[in-house]
Amino acid sequence: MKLQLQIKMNEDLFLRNPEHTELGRNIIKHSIQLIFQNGFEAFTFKKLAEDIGTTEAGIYRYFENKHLLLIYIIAWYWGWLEYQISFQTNNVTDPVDKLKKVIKLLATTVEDDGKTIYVNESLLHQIVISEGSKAYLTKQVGEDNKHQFFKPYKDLCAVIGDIILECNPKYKYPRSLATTIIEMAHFQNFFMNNLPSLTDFGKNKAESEIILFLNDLVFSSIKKG
Amino acid sequence: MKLQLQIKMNEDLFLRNPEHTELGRNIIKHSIQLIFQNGFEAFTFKKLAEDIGTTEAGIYRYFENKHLLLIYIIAWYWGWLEYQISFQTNNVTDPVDKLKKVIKLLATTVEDDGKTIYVNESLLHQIVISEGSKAYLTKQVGEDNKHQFFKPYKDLCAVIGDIILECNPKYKYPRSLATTIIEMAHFQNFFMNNLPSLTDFGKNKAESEIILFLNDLVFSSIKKG
DNA sequence: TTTAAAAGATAGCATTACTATCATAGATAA
DNA sequence: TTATCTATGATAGTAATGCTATCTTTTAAA
Repeated sequence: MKLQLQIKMNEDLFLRNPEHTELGRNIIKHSIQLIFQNGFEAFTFKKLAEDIGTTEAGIYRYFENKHLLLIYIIAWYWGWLEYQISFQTNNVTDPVDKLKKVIKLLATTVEDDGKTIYVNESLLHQIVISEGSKAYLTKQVGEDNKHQFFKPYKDLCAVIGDIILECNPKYKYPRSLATTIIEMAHFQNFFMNNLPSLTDFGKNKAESEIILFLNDLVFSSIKKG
Repeated sequence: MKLQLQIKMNEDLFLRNPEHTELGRNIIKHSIQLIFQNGFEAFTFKKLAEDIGTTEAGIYRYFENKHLLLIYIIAWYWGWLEYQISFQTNNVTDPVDKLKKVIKLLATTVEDDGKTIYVNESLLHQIVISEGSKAYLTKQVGEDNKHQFFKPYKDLCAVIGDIILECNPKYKYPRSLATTIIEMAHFQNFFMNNLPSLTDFGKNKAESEIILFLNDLVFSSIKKG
């Protein structure tokens, strides 16, 4: 039996549910490819339509604009990652081990596991690194937040915050440390590959070193005493 | 005698030096105001021209496009901040005190000190928080980096990294910790004000708490042993 | 006083970001 | 079976954006 993962998405993000139709799934699939290749700024619904072999108007029937489409795929990623975390930390009792696992998941390039046919998680991970913060670094962040568009990110942050508290119930900044881990897992990766002198990983360009850095940062902060 | 601060800017950033003419200084001044008000996405050279009372073509004589203008004002900020740091940590001998001063400078809303007539540092600080990472989170980051556009950020990172090494010469990740301090000083501020559940500062929304968090994070990481 | 540089005025053009309308193919329900 | 509903396709159009070009006028330096 082939398992297929379904992420429950916020209905306000789209006009028509892209998961329900062939065209919809193509929109997700090809937008991930195009944003990965050309970046979000150069990405347009016209180019996407051409890539799919449909018309611009066709895309607009699913998404109001490219910003909402970006939020959609980023939110999908956070949902997917939270699932990965709950799956991979299942049966792990030591919260320190759990947190290490989380850091590793955040900082490691994922492989496309084929469990989601129209989403390439590997490309999506790269998009989250380079374009992820553009989802909320806007003037509409307040409006978007009212629609709960960032709930998957917040949920993930809460999950990680709780693991941090399991490690040390007296630690005072579990949420902020959680966002620090998430953002730095991505920024250190971006810097390592694009502006290496901003990091200490320019020589080897190895994700494993980012993990060591984050482990050091996190566990010196939360250790009791 | 009135002191006036001059930041040496990379000549590749502009076609005509905006500091040398009235129109040029107006471009800087009004673009800071407009980007602050409406965000970088909604900012156009047309609107800027109208705001100043000149024409679109006039702006294009100074800056090739709005992305280079953004890099310009962000780079200006980093240059200005490095000056503030060297000024305010002058005569401070204890590297721990120095680093605390740096964290405070990064995380505190600056006041417009009037030393730079056409730059409002207070607005600029807000822009760096909301728009700063858009300067490098692009597909052209490699090209822009070849032009040394991010040198001011790198220099700042190196300065902070050196202070970290003064605190503990054996600490292994001075650069990455420096970028973590810089980015988190801004991201925690943005989150606190816009997506507060991502932080532990939602209740009071006080910058002082961000400083406490960063101090805790940094000094538990670099303390010897 | 001449001359060069900067700014103003205006035009134009390709692309972007949409909205609207009408036709058609396939599935579904009466 | 026929009616009808839904998704898609095809096409058009429009305002705004992101430029480039040219020509004239003002300002400032030699």
